Amino acid sequence: MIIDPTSPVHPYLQLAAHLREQIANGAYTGPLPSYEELVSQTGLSKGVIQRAIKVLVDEGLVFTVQGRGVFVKKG
Amino acid sequence: MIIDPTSPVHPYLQLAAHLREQIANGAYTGPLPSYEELVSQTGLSKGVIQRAIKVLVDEGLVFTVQGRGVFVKKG
DNA sequence: CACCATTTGTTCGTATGTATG
DNA sequence: GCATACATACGAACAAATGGT
Repeated sequence: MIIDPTSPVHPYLQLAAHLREQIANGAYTGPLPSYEELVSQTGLSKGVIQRAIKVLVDEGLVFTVQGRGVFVKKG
Repeated sequence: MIIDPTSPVHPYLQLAAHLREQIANGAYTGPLPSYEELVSQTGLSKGVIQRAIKVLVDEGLVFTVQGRGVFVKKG
């Protein structure tokens, strides 16, 4: 259960935190799960997925490539 | 500064008036600025942007197309 | 080259909860 | 109580880029 609907923390922040942790653990060798996969895994809408990803992009943790996916920045 | 927060006129009506004027001046060859752009330009929330646009729609000045934008009616 | 599936990007439509005057 | 406004979320449609067939 990635998202806790009973938590006072907004879902997009919960997801961002989850992905941040997965990245820190080196869970992603390739691209992150696609928006559609994350929609399925979390039950959230695409807009919220995108919003969570944007948080990580703004943090400089990942970058996105249209038509490819979301990738972890190296370095 | 599109919106004057010190004005007694409601923000959504200020924005509607502003857009009406821009349209009258032929400022928009293509679609109007997107909701997101208007959020940035005005500091208002999306709901208020939408409300201002709805005023113009009800006036028959513009029409909206989901996924495309807001367009000025010709004629 | 054309076509298609996948994936991210953009945009409007609607609903809900909270806060303020 | 009500109207206004803000923030979040979900839904739908359209667009663009990529990669494979």
